[in-house]
Amino acid sequence: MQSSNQEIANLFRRLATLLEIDEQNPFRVRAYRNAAETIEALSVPLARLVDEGVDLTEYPHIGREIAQMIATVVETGHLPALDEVARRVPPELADLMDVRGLGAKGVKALHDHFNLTSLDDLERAAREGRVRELSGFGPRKEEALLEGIRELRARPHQRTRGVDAERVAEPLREYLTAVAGVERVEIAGSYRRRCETVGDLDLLVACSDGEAVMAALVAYPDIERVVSHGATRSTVVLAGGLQVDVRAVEAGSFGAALLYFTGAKQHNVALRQRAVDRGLKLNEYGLFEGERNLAGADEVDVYRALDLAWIPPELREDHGEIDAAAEGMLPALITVEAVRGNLHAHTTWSDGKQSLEEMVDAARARGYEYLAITDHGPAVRVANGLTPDRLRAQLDEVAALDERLDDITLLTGCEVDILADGTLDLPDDVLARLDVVVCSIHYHLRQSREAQTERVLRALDNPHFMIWGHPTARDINRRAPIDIDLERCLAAAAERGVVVEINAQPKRLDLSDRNARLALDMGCRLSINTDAHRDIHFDFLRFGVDQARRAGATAADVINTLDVADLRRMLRSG
DNA sequence: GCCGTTTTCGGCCCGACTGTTTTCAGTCG
Repeated sequence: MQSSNQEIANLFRRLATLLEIDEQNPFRVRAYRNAAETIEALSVPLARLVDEGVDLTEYPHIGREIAQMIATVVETGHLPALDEVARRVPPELADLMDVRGLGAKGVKALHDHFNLTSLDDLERAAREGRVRELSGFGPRKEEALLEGIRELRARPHQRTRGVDAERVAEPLREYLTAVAGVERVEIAGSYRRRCETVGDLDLLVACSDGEAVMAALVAYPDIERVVSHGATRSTVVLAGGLQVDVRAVEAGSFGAALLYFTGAKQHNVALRQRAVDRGLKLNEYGLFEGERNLAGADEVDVYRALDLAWIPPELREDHGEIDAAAEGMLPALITVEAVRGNLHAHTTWSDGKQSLEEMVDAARARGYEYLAITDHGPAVRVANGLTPDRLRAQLDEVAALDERLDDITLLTGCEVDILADGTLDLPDDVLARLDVVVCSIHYHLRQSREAQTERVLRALDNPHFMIWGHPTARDINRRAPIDIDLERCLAAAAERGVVVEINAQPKRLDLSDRNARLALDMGCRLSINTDAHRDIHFDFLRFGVDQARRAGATAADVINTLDVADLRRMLRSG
């Protein structure tokens, strides 16, 4: 069994943590963490890169040594350095670092004095009041650790989906905006970078009186507990468990602070290094030459002072965007406004919650130039999938409705099921009549990688296969993606002119940002679709656009930006 | 351990808050 990139990254993270507890060179520790970040962000399996003899040191934060270590992991499944440090440091100690307020120093001290290795051991020692005896610890710390353990047990670290984060973030933003003296509030962090999930929320407030803002924050009704409360920075946990960090700055520093709190961390580190290279210093208050503040009120000015174009938050991951900004080569990212229509939507003909007419009205209200009606094929029985006869009946209704409307073009279609053996659940003569054929996997999600790959490759051979719907069938936080050789399938899709979907349902976001990047690299075109099952689902479009932007997609990469004539031509020619 | 428009050594982002201290280390982001 070959290790996935994620598994390899986790090995390096664990190695870093154990070395940190073992008080090894902190820069070496950081080097392993940096390498883990790089590995996680790769869209191509390391196993394949190693097999093909690709020079891994071309990637950032991977040098000769780590490249060799990666090769060893790929070949043996083991990281010898990890086995080696595990002889000195019990590997279970790494888990203790997940307790809020406990870092490497604390873990080492606790282990050295009490010989404890588990969460249970720690809890017992704290309850018995023994932890406070330790130098550097005290009663408050002891209580905080017990609270941290409770928190960890209650909520095993799961990230919050962007759409769910929005529901709590926007009301809080409004609340803080209403505080006297507040000029501006932005939600920064991974939320602003439009990541599919967020670990916490970072709110930035421009104001003259930070203490007033912090006082208002801790009085917010929806708070479960206050973790820290300072004059310019506080951390709270909202009911429901989402952590919120709020930072107050003066307007003159807002841009620099927004830059800093938007991240990603690696992007910040790279920017700060760029500042240092120019004899400057970048922090959340501004870009400084000695005492002189060169830029700070506006993000654009900070980037410009570093000889960079402003970088959209979605690209700030230290994946080459800084070099691109320096060379004026940043992509013109696709926008919601550029999307003219939707090619995947359901009605009450199958499992949609609203009628054909209602869905069409909703699309018109949103200014779509075209809408494809793609109810399920017969295999999806629970969704009342369409038999060939029912589909033919629907085609007549869609055509009749289209005839009556002159502000939108209705396209006929179907979301066809890719069956376990790679055949489709409607016959070719029916598919041949449709404007849009979306092909998706809904069942048999646990086939082996080989079987899953063959299944999709076979389906792709069907000449009517136009759009590959939610390709990995994942449900964020609930169902893992199917196991499939995505690269091989995307290559086949590109070859056959099959378009790959970014399904904009917030629980799916499938393809993901990284996989969409891979699809573009393989030469595929994308289609961003809402997969709407009711009218308000059309508003999910922006979540799909977010992921396309994170993938670096331009309008030209996305077929929904075509006008209807070009779209028809493109879909017919394949 | 990585990195390099000051390139094979000598750096490595920077600041706020907390608790334990008595001037600061640890943790976090």
